Amino acid sequence: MFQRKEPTMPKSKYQDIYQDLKRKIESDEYAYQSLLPSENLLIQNYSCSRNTVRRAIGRLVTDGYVQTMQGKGVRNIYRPIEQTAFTLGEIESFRESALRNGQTPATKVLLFTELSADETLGRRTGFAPGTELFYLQRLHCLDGIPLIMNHNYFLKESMPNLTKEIAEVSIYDYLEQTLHMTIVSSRRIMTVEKISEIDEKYLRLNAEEYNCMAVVSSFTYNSDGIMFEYTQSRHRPDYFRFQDHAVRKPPQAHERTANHYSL
Amino acid sequence: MFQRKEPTMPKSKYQDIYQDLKRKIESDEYAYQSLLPSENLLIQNYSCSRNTVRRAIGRLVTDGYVQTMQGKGVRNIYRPIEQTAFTLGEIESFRESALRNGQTPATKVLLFTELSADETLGRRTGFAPGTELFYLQRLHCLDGIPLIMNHNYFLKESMPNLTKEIAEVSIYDYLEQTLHMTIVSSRRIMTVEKISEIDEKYLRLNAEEYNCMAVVSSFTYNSDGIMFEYTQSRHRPDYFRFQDHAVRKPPQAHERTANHYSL
DNA sequence: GCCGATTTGTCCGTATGTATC
DNA sequence: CGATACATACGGACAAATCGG
Repeated sequence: MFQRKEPTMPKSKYQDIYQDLKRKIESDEYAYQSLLPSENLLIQNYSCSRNTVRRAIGRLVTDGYVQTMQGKGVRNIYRPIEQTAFTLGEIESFRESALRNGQTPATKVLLFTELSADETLGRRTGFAPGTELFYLQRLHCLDGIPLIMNHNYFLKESMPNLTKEIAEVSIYDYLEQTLHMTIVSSRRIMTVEKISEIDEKYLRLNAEEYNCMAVVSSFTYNSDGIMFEYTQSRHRPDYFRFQDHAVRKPPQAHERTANHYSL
Repeated sequence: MFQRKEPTMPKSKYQDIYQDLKRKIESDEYAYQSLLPSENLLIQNYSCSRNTVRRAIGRLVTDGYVQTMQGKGVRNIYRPIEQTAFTLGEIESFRESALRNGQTPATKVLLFTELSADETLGRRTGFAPGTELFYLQRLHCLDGIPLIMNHNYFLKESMPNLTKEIAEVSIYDYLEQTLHMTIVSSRRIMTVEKISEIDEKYLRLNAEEYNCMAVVSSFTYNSDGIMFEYTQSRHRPDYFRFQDHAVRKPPQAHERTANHYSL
């Protein structure tokens, strides 16, 4: 029924278990609101230690797939993602998520240039003034519809040989597979802003219908702890959709999970 | 230096360590981009097992406070939350987060009524048609400025004696402290939608300036796995701000953390 | 209400692998 | 190469919550 050593093995046992349980939840093998097998049963099924199944379950919890109840069990609370054309996951690139959803991504590079950060850009992006950067404007389309207007600022030092051709396909593929960079962590801030003339032109927006849009600003770090990218993604408001999952922390000590919103 | 058994003790050792490390990071005791003490040192400092410090560090990772690097150490990548008046954390209620930021929250109940879910409401909210609900319209203000227009649907069965008076203060306080309900998990979807006349009126918006707004729809579950609340929060666009943190998962197997956005 | 079985939560110790320096 | 650091995995022990008899 279940075994490791598959063609694409995620390397670790608990990740295998996590993937397997996730698949079973997504495919309704465990019904919504039902309890998963107890830890003891899972230990037997997967021939592993308690620690290992608990790590897998822990990830399912933070992913919002299940909820654990001391003394009772682990309940499946997964609800499939609604309607919506495609889901842009995590630090996934636009191309990755589009392909994953069986859609046709297209990226048009409107501008490919170099610049060095000045005072104002530095305040906004976090790059020290004087830092050498690539500045790109890219339009992302899905099945022919222009959806996202991206303004990318990449640290030149981390990718001196970046070209327009690479930018037209996938910069992340290039960074990971050619430069062997490891992308680790990203901080994102979402706001609503007024549309600009550029947005109006390229996203074919009508200011009378929508005069503002969703803006996601992201700061992305690699495994050396260097912030190598600042990107502002300006989304068509009528197609924008962001989903997350939150867990209420201990009793009165209000901490947080991975995000919070503010105003 | 560090000890447990404080007045408000979070009950468990790894949470203490998590709190302590978080505090030290936030207070700049560990400099930005510097390495935290190694696991071995932390084991000595906190007199605990390796497992325990690793659990604490694991939470700091998913919270976006640190980044671990095999063979090197644990790097502080925490950046304080930007400007912005106040931060609405997680499943925190409006009142909780406002007080935490030293601001004056006010909630005006515009409508307090009961209804039973019909077909269309059921599709939107997930409540089965026929379910008895409280429907509230509430306006949340901060320091006198109306910021959020809330449409709450609460499961009547879970809180039969809810009153308008309770809704004016804090429903969450009532649920947790009086009814001893445990709020556990919440799924949220963010979109951008056009403003309605109600929004325009109560949030004092001018459609010529902003004709759309940020909308957060949330589905909240208690510890029995029952979805007891569906809420649509309509935010003033010029004050809305949402921050999150994402971690890139294993090499090619693109999974996710706790959220993804889509369009 | 009590008791025992089950189930999850916390904590400890140890061993081994892998990456960095 | 060895020393250091994090990653994975196993084992056991006890606490706390739930449920059924």
